[in-house]
Amino acid sequence: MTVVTRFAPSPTGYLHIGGARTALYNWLFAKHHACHGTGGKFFLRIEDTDRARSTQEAVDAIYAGLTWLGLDWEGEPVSQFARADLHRAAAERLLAEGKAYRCYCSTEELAAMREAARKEGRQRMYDGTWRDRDPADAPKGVDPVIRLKAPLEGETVIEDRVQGRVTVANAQLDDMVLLRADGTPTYMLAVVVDDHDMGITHVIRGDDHLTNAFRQTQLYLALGWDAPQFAHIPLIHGQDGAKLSKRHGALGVEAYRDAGFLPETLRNYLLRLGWGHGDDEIISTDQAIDWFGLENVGKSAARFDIAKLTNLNGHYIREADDARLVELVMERLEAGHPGRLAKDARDRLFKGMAGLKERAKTISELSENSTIYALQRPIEMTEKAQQQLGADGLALLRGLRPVLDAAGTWNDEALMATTREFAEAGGHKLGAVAQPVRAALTGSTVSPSVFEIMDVLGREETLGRLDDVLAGP
RNA sequence: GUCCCCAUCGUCUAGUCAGGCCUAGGACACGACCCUUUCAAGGUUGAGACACGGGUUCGAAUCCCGUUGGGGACGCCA
Repeated sequence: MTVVTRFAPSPTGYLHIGGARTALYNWLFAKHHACHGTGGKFFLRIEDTDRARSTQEAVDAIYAGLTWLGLDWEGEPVSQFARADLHRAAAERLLAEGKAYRCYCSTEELAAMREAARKEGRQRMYDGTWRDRDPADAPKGVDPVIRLKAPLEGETVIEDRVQGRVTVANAQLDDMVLLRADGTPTYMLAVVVDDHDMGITHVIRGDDHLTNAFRQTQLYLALGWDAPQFAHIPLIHGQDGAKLSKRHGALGVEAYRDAGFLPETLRNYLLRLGWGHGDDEIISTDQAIDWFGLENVGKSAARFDIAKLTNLNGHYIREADDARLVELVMERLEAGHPGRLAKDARDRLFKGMAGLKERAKTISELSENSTIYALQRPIEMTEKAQQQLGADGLALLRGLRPVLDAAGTWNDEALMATTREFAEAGGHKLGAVAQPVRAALTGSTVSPSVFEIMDVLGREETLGRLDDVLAGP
């Protein structure tokens, strides 16, 4: 049997981190089955039935977020709103079959019922006023909603692929609204009709939908359809242990991109947040597709840990292709230092990237560190760097300058040998010379190897920077 | 409040379904040391958890019950 999954966000904002993980799991599950013979498809459906809150910007942000994350979907995204007629038809059918009824309660009456229910410690809010009442009693001029005639007794059971068997007494569930007074379908109806029509076999979504699954199960039953397999994955919590949501600390994926995280980092991190495969931590996407399964999804919520994400990102930066990193860095540098980039910034970055990427955990940090190559002279000095350039430091640089000027081969190894020789001749350790050089060359006390830097910068630029310092303020 | 779910180091987790291989393993973060031209990376190492209480059993992190704690859901939102 072909596995069909979907990601169904409502376009009321960016694609947040929890949604991204839900999308990832659905995508992975479909890909896994596609790669293991049985077939798998992953669809995207935009749940835009709430016209007041849905925006095209949000839809675009969702596309952009998924695309950046590298999660591709089958065909055109489905607009739930565009299918409203089908949803309505399903409700009408239930009405005709006597499985649903019109309810004329006003919002005030409903509010009173809600209050009474809570006061009495009941979960069921709607009291079924119109369930068996004669439609002839209907007040004039009131547009009714259509409610499902849900079972009053017994229990509804879902065999959740993650949570196991979950049971609730039907007495807890009231008659849900299927069609609003204005004739538009509710989420509950739309989801069921759409998932059925789209042939969804596995509904993988956040644990916050677990109670919805009960109602949806009742709806599937009433409509005479088989319910899909449900898999409710635990929520992601913030540092405070509460559900991460758009209103509560969840950032959009683009915020992580802007902060300098790589998409493969997010994929790996999000995968591991709530899913495990033995002691494996670094898991490529191909490996994830091969391994992913619902059996290994944990049952408890997980906290989002930016430190671990950052560490993982460092790993993926080190692994990333230099040319790709150069482009990512150049983009930021051009935006952050307009008009101040050196002519051969790109070439230098490419040459120095191997040393640079070893030391950065985010693209932002990498860009920051890249300025030692990318920016024109004269360079800015940090206070600590300035301290390296006291009388002693400058004296060493003054001595080293002609030695470098006369150096034969201008490369990493040769320059180190030359400098070491110079240092030892003066009774210094290499580090004693290297630090002032670093300060002069980079304006910082922290950088890649100074000899690598000289190599990347070339003789002319290196000597130029030394001269800038030697010339004094 | 009612219903539902969850519970292993600070965090993410392995182990739980098929009880002994667990004096509980890995990763991040933290401490120390090594490497070293700085910083990273890397290596070695330290500290650090089965929420509690009862059962069942020769034996329980693993099974059962309860307690506590945490979370989620209770809309003519999705």
